[in-house]
Amino acid sequence: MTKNNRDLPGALLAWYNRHARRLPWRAPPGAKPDPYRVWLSEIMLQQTTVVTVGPYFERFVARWPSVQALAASPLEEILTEWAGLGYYARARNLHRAAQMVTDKFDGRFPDDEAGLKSLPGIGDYTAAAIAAIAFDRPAAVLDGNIERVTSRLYAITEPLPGVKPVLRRLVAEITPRQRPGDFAQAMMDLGAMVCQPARPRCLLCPLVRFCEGSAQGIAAELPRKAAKKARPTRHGIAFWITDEQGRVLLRKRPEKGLLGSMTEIPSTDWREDKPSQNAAANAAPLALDWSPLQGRVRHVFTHFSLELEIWSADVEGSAAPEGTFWCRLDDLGNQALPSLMRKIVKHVLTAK
DNA sequence: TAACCGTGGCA
DNA sequence: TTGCCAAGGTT
Repeated sequence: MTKNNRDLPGALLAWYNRHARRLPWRAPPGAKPDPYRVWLSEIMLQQTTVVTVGPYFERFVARWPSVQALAASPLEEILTEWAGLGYYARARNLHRAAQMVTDKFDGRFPDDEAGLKSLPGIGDYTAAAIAAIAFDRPAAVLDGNIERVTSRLYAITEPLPGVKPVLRRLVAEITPRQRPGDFAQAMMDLGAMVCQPARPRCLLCPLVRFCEGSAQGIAAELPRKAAKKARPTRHGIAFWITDEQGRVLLRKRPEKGLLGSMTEIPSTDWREDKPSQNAAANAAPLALDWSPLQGRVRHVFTHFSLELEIWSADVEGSAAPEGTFWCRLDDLGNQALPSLMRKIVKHVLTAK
């Protein structure tokens, strides 16, 4: 490191003035950010790429332009609009938080980290990010990008997540009083475009003269992370049941847990052991004459992989059993169907 | 603390 | 094909 880190924020902000990404949720330079849009984008961006979030963000702000509008919406409509984005607790918490802001905070978002963290779905990172970006507070923002940038800047070789408090302290030291929101976004843009995970482009980096990791030639190896657990495979059988009107039988999942509150194609439990034919027949919502379809539907969740076999059957004049409902095929787009379920629909409709 | 919680793109 | 990773939070 050839320069005192006192010069680091200025060097980064000068780079950001030229290279900032233009993103739908960013206010134009000089304009005041809308806390609602900042909050909504930060929730969507949790563990989710900028490219994926873009269209979802646009649809949400078009349909719900304010936190009050979102609070007044039925949760089901929010889940339907969120379908495909993943981590569905975010959508449930989004709705609850909107109602808290509307009812308890007089329609205004809290403007400091502690207040923001009292809202469901907002943790350390998101509270700091909103405080800095929307309210110009010099909060220490630490996301995956900034963990990587900072661990390289200071050549931190201890593994994540244990070393996180150290990184947060270092970020707090270099966060400026002026333009803290731009500083945080600049660090994230730098991590996304220059200080990339496998291939840091140190030749292009505005901070290379401050970077101990680059000086030591170990930047690409940082940050170190604890080993990850193996991902088991679970198995199940899903039931594609259609009636004489061409409708399909659906079911709402339990409120919490995996794919909580979303709509599903009925199925057996998903376990590491494949269900027996008998157990599957007993788990089906109706007792029918089943035809197993060709092939399997595979899907990968965070902590397990899933392989589903599909059993198909037709039924005439049957009332939907408790907890299930009929849905016309052309209405499937209006259901809160997560990606796995859309994958099943596609598999069935192309196999038949 | 560590397990749980989605999805899609890319090397 | 497999593992890694992305503007993490909750319990």
